[in-house]
Amino acid sequence: MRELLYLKDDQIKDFIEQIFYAYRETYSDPKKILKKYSFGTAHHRAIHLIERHEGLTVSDLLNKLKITKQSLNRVLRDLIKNKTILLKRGELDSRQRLIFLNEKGKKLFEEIFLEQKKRIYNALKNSDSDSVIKFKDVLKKIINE
Amino acid sequence: MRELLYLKDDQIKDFIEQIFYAYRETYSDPKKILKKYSFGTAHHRAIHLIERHEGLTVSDLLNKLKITKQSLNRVLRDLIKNKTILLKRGELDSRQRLIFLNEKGKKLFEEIFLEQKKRIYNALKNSDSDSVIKFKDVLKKIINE
DNA sequence: ATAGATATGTCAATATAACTGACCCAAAAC
DNA sequence: GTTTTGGGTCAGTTATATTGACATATCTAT
Repeated sequence: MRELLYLKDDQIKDFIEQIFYAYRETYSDPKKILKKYSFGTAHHRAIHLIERHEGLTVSDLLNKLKITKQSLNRVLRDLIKNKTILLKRGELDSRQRLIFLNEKGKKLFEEIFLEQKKRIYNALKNSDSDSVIKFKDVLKKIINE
Repeated sequence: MRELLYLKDDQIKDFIEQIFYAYRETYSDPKKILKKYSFGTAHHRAIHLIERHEGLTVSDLLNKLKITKQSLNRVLRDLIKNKTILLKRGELDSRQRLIFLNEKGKKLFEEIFLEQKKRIYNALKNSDSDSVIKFKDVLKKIINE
């Protein structure tokens, strides 16, 4: 089988390097804002996922973050203390805790997102829609969605 | 100005989420191998960048990693002790230390890369070359290259 | 020659975010 | 009624980063 150019090792190595930069930069942008609230990137990731999946359970969040529940618990405690999120008992299964942003949390998310958005927005607005679709497509394949 | 569909906030939020997953998964894959050598992801990132940019200086590496020199120094000390890398004095500027992988380091890199490669390779082989080009293109714009 | 800037290295203390392992309770499932 | 599941917590540790203060050697420019 012929090796295709875009499957060459050097290309793959470049992607590995660039995925690191993309992640780091994307999550670095809002760090100043987070610091105002004494939060870090761990809190940010949780807030982002809660906003995207309102009402998810603790174990849903654990599965997305892939950290231990002890680690997550520290983060959730901070967010609850700060009144950024609230937990509701599950109605069908009352062992579950469904996680929501409250008003303060929604505002915080917006503040963070406004800052973080810029980088992605600028990248996308300088790309055509086909590029964006294909970017998403490859990204999904990398994370096996 | 009309908002384009692919510039909608929800799309951008999805990308922010997926960039996190892509980075995490890509750098999780070789953790077992790293552990055999008592290395972590910090060492991995350094090794990767050194392989991609053989002979780069300490300050080049600092600029790519964007960590403090104290943090990098711990990592480089470990790698030197393990005989994974070696430093050569710069010929033009002897203050500089040019960083190279030695034979052991090259083997270690290959072992790590073989594991890490799979995820990207599988994603790319299931994409056409145009998608890969466009993926790279958007990625570059995100990191402002 | 010498003063200042640059590249690198290091000590010490601290912060952040993760980990392992051992338990606990309440509610659901069997 | 026993077992499993979802969630919470205590305690200790590890990995990786930070800030701040200095030290040394070398280069650059006057």
